[in-house]
Amino acid sequence: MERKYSKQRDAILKTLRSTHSHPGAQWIYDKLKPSIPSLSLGTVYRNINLFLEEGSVVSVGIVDGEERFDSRVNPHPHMVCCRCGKVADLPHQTDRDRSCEPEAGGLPDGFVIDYRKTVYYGICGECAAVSRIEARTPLETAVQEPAGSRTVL
Amino acid sequence: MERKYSKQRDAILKTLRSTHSHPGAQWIYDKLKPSIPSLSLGTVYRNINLFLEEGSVVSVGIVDGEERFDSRVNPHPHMVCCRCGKVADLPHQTDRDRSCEPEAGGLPDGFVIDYRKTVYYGICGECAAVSRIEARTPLETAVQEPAGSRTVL
DNA sequence: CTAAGTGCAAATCCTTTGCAGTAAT
DNA sequence: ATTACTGCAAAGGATTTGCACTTAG
Repeated sequence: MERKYSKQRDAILKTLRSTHSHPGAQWIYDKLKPSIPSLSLGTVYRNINLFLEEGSVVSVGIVDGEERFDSRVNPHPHMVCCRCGKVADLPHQTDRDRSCEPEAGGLPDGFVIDYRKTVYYGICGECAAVSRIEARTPLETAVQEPAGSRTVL
Repeated sequence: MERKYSKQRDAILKTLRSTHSHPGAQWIYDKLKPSIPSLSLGTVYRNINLFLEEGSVVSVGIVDGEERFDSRVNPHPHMVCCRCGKVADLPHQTDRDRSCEPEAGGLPDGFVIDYRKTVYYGICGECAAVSRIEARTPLETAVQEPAGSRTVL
């Protein structure tokens, strides 16, 4: 099944590559609908699935019931804000991170691993700020904890 | 809202704790339906959500569109077979794995991390065996690669 | 011309929810 | 008696799919 050019597919991939928001299908659709009024959501889904198959896009996972995608396909972890659903890239894994591989002896039976997905969950800066305002304790919370101080798993 | 006893909830949690299969709601429902014929799927979903809130169960993630759960709530990575959807526990993370934490400097803005989820994707032993049979190249593939030899990410 | 791609709407599938009845405290 | 919990069925929301039409090659 040879591939033919389509302006929709082209636009969808460009949209994916133009953002760091790790969008879902609906977001892409909303973004493109004004410039391609005939576009349908089904077409967005169909083309994303093509991209996934050919590896030009990867799935970050499902956030609030919606699958989110990333056109940066080199393996790297993501962070998800549990409050607003924002997804952010984490700096690509360093060599230190290889120690995160499962210990060979611990692998069940003949399981062969293809790839790993790591996602960190927490609260993003903006949502944390909102929490502080809503809590109406500006003076106490104004003192920022040093970055990473709670980065304990 | 104080909690009342219910035999359904009790049975659902026991079922979750009695298996290593990381089941989804439907699996639990099917397992319990014979002994509790009145059970409804909605009740399974409602109670799982209670368990998630109180932390007596965690979500492993979504496999083939279905959310899968684990009653072993200490943080540990999982493996998912992309072929059959089987989910397995990995030995709990060792101290070496702390290096998997994102580097503090790399965290975007004021993001605060609560927890991490790591999932390894691959092919389980049984599915690999099936592939070998279907490929009808038993002699060549009978020579097993040493465990972990393909554990490269 | 012919095979791939699209738009649309219907269909799926998992999950949630409203409501009336049931059971625990 | 009060309030939580259940069963049922309907509703929801994301994703897929069948089909007739359009478009690239």
